[in-house]
Amino acid sequence: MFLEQSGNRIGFGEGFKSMTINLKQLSKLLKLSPTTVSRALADYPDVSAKTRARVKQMAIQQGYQPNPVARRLQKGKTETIGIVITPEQNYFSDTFFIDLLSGISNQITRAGYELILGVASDEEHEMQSMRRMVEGKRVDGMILTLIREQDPRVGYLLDRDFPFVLYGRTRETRPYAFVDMDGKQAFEKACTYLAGLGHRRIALLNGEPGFMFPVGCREGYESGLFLSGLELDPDLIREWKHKDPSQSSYRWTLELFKNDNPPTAILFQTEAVNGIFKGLDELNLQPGKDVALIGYDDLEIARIHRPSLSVLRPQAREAGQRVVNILLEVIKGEDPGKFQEIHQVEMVIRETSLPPS
Amino acid sequence: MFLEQSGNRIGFGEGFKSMTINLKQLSKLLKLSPTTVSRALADYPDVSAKTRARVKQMAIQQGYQPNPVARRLQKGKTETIGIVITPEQNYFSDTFFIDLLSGISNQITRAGYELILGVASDEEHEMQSMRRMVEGKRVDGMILTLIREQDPRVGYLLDRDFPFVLYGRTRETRPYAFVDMDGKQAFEKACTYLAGLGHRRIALLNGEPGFMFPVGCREGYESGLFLSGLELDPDLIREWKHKDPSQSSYRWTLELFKNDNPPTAILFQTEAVNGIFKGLDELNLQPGKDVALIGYDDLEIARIHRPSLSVLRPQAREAGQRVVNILLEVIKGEDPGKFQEIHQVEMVIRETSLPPS
DNA sequence: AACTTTTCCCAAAACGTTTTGGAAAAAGGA
DNA sequence: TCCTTTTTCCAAAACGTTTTGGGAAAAGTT
Repeated sequence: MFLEQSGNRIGFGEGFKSMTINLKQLSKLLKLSPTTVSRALADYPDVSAKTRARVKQMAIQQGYQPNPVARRLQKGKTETIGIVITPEQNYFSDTFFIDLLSGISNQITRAGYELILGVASDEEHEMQSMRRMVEGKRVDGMILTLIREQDPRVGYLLDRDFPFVLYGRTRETRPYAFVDMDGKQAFEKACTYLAGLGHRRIALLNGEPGFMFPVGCREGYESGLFLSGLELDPDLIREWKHKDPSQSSYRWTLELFKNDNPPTAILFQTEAVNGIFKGLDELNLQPGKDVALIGYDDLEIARIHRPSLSVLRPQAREAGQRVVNILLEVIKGEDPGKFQEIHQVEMVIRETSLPPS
Repeated sequence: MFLEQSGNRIGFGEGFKSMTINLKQLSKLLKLSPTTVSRALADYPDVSAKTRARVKQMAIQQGYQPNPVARRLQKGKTETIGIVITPEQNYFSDTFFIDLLSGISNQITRAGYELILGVASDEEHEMQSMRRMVEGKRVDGMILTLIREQDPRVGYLLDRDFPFVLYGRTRETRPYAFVDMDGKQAFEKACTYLAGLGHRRIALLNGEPGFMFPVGCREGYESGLFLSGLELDPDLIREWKHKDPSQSSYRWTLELFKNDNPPTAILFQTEAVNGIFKGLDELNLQPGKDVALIGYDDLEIARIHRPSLSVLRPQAREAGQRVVNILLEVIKGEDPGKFQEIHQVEMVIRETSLPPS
């Protein structure tokens, strides 16, 4: 019923017929023990250079690849890391998230690891999906994105000492690893730039509270105003809703210009740009000409639009790579507190950041 | 050095301290053999109802979950399916792809499987990422999206009898499983609808050749014209580029209206909508008023825009679920040729599909 | 009472690796 | 030559499950 070499059941069972070779089979071919073959491939010093070369050559010739499942069982590691994304918080709006994911995937593959993906429809399922990965021993570490100010995921993972890295930050006193963009510095830079052009009424159309990223944006905005000697006017600050960026930003844009002393410039997250354009259009204001605009995130629309949109551009791909490299260190046992990175954000001046008319 | 129950090395090693219980430990607690516990949990009939209940209760109480890696090794299945996405072909433009992914992830989790994700920057890396999954025995099946007319991935997988399901179709004579949207029927419906409103010059701004989905769109368009007794005018057909949907559709929009006898309506994929709006704006044509528009895919912009865009709406989430269910059947050994589904696409009439003025 | 069937349980093997703890062979030192 | 060290290899155990192939006890049959 079975062939002699039981790992190779050709023509047996349905579906995929595995043509791949075993460690045992390979070792038989080489007239060596599986031990030696395994150690030769892993570059252990206790196998002679000659046999090591012979083993490696044969391994390549036979297309041998160690079965990852077996190695994981033996090593007690899944060699897998997990991420959960949520569509509701329109994260996939454009290139930004896929760039981040691309950097993540890249480094994970390079390390021989796997990336498993959960898609959750809301906060509750997000947590549930993560717990399944963690408690089901399906991953060695987690990557968290779209962090909230109070984020239960972080507490959960800290409580059980499970390796994780945040893309972003949260309010948590215990040390944890994160990679974040310097939203504060970015908005400060944009704000002082606009002030330097002569703008005196600079509005902020920020993300809604609850998430962490608008906090830095706001800080940078306030700091930028201060550095430029401008007063903070609460009437010039509005917050759009994550569930509906375009509609809410559209309404707040109209609102901003009901002001007796309306803004001549707006800072915002590029996600909200459609609503802003729509609002300005309705008010017969030309973007860039009547109102200066600088968005955070270099989405396609920013490059495409005429006039093209000046933006703050986070390097998502690089950040994703760092997140993975750090996570691998944390999994190895390094102290997470050592890894707290804040990445600079560059400003790309295009056509919507002119002096006030 | 080791505690008696070697699976539980509390306080040993760095990083995550596993608090979870073993099958062996659980069986010891129950004073049963691991065999019986395993079979009780799997509802084998040869364990008495009483002990089965006892086992299950204890398992819940102790939070026992079988180690997935160990079970995979024993079962000879990875319980994992793979997907590779490519950012270059701006797939993540909006809710569509995340909806598909959401449906996929949902069903995969329900089946107790895992979804592993590859992100590839181009066709070559796409193939490489897939080969790593397949030849590295990391998955039991593959899901393919964004299918090309000639798609080497399909031949590759067919050649080695590896289970897979396409979201989309390709030119291949051997039988394979797929779930596709009925783009032909959709565009036919939209085209006859517009013709029924009195439009006589209906343009098609289609995706570029190479990919499979524009083929159906074109067929439906031609069929719709024919059914409405309209002539096909090659001057009214243009193709935008995947690398740059907005720019290319912008240029082709301008081009279309250089015609002596310009169109009064345009059919297109919603991905290209920004370029079309831009072009119409530049020509001082109002979308919906001067030119009727129907897009394929219900992206956020379609709902947000004023006037809101009439669209053809594929049910991505449902399709994703079907893809997974089919793939699980194929993995079980079912004949892939049995699973060839074409899903209807509904038309959502909003504000841009009025009669010609 | 003796035999057969059914019920309920389990020891051992297997999945494919890596690691442990030697052991034989070769080389070096006295 | 004998002892020690180094080099090179390997048998066996281990990782945590599920499956195989019984076997003992209980229940049913004659």
